[in-house]
Amino acid sequence: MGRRSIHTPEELRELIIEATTSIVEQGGLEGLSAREIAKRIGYSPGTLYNVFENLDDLLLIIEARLLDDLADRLASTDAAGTPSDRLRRIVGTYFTFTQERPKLWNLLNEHRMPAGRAVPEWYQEKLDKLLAVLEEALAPLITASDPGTRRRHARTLWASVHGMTSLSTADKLSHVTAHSARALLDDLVHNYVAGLQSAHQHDGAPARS
Amino acid sequence: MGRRSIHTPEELRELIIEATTSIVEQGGLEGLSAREIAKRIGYSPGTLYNVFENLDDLLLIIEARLLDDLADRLASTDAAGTPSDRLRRIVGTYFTFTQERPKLWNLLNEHRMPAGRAVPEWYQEKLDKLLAVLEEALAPLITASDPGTRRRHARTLWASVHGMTSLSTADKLSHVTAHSARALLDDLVHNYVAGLQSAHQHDGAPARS
DNA sequence: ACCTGAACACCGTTCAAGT
DNA sequence: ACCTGAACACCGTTCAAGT
Repeated sequence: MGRRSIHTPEELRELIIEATTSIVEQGGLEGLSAREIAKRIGYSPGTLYNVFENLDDLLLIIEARLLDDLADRLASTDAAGTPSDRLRRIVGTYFTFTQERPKLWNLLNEHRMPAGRAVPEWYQEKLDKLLAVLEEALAPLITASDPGTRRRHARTLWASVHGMTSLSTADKLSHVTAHSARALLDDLVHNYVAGLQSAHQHDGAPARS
Repeated sequence: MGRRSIHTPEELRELIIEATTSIVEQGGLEGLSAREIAKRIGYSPGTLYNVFENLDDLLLIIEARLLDDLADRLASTDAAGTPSDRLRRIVGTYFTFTQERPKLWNLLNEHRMPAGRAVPEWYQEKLDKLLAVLEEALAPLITASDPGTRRRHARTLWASVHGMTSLSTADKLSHVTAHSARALLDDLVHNYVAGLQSAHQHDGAPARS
């Protein structure tokens, strides 16, 4: 049929992103297809491939927006109270964010790059920014440690928290316990931080056996 | 063509399970298809549906075997040393098991029941058995706590450990840190246990703010 | 230049037909 | 009774053809 130009390239791009986000939010990755996106925006499937390389790249952009939004939310978390209070509030914000649109958040778990295609650098940078917020909040709680140890603790905490929220949004926690994911998360952070602060250790490094 | 009966129903069932396991082990869930299974065992795709309800049920059986195997391994872990040593050894065994066939283990993360179909009861029981091993190892480390608190701690620990290993087998940890998953896991268990044992708390319950 | 829609090479699952 | 394989309703992606 040829040129329509009802939308500018930028509008079209945004239309696609919004439609895709909405589909995943409602039905998860399994509810998504190129044909379904096309139907919702009133274009043919082929048009998607004028705007994006493929579905993986489109999804990566949506994931990146999620990471950005979450990082913003974490960064603007109330800084009042003790360092321990602040960290717990940040983790709570992290959790709340994931629960607002669980199926959309779960995209980060469900979606994998096809074999051979690596995650782009700008994506990893966004992940690093997220980690940095946690690391900053964690810093006051780690006594006399070198930057390397602090980095490791931040990553341990992130991986635990992220792994647990992933289990929750993938709905694989309810099979195992009646406790809310939030209760387990609070338990985790509370005890991990208490462990970091306990007098029996010098720098929080585990004793390898 | 009709009846061949080269294999007994039990043999055929086992053939299918083995072929499927091998495919997932090599290429993950994305490398799997009913047609590929059929090709490997020398039957037509339709035959799979004489033996299993559908691919989801077949995968569930493979996941259940993984859970059983892991539970056996954990249960037979050396009981020597302090309770804390023992727990760390058990978590180490858990981790090692997942890393032996990471793509196969990752099936537990990638595979979801289709909307509406619930996970069967016998599957949840196998998960519970796994949790029970952790809970038993954790028990000596929790001072003066009611069974409910012990249960929650076991589930917190499991969800953290499982979530972290999932991140690792999904290859989403390497984007974030050069630390080995094993190092983060040791860090987590060390500090979580130290937190549980720290004198500042009565029963390990987090202070809700 | 932009968009379409048929085409290609795949899916999971079903079921009439064959032995 | 057991198994086949064509058929159905889907996929992601490409690209010649149309305006």
